[in-house]
Amino acid sequence: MNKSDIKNAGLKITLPRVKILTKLESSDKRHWSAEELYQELISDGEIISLATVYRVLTQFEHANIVLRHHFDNDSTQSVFELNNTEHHDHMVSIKTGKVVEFYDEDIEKRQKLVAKKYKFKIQDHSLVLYGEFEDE
Amino acid sequence: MNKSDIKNAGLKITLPRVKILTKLESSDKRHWSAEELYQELISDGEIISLATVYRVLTQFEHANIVLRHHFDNDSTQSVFELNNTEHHDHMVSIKTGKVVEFYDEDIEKRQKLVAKKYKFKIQDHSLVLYGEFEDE
DNA sequence: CTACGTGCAAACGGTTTGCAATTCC
DNA sequence: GGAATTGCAAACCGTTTGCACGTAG
Repeated sequence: MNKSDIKNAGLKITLPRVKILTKLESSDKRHWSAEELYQELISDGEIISLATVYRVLTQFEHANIVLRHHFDNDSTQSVFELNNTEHHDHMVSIKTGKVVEFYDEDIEKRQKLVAKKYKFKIQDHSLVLYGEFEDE
Repeated sequence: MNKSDIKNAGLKITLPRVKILTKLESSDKRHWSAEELYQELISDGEIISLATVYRVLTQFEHANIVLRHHFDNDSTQSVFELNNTEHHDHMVSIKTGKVVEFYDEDIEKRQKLVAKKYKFKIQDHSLVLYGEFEDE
């Protein structure tokens, strides 16, 4: 529920923050670069600066409201997604940039096993498959 | 064997290229940023420019002599590794930056299964575990 | 000899930041 | 009113590039 997330993060409820969070929550698109989000808001007629989009997304990241990914495939941009679903990994089309989320219990389990074997405490992980979908 | 790799890539055998490849082949360290490699060569007394290190590493990447990774954890730098071993994934310490390679047959298999399920043709994948080793 | 490679310094692109003006509570 | 936030433009940092000079074959 929108505004309380912002407040819970210890942040003031400002127009830019509400606009960004609302856009993330209301859009079908789940994966955004800062630039894309900025452009979308601008074309919605909102008045906001790219610097603020970056600042807010970084704050949201620290508050665990969004996740930041690096699909370093085509570009070096960060990609942000609302952190409102179960953990998942990603398949990224190198052709169209399309992103699909997936989850595989076995992969998760095996990762934990590997970590154990190496006496490694996993704090996070990133798994991205790059390729193409048959229908594109 | 060193020089023929360079030649096979359609590249002239120049001093900078030989120095870089030799360093990669002779060092225990397997994962290098361009800057680290540059500094190491400089402190070896070599004369080379950072731009050349970048150019050569990019050429080597295209020739499949090295692999480029993005352990986007601590920084946004590319990390390069000599492509002279079997495929593997990485565990990266968020504390020390230490990188350990691992391979898990099951994870590879499950990735292929997931891809099949989504009618996705995997061309590449990146799996990185971030955390800490017990002994650091 | 000449095509290819290099060093330098300047440009690049995504992101961050200092500062003065504005907004939230 | 005062602390937090914003917009702007400039800085930043890793990487790339144009160009004049150097070097491999």
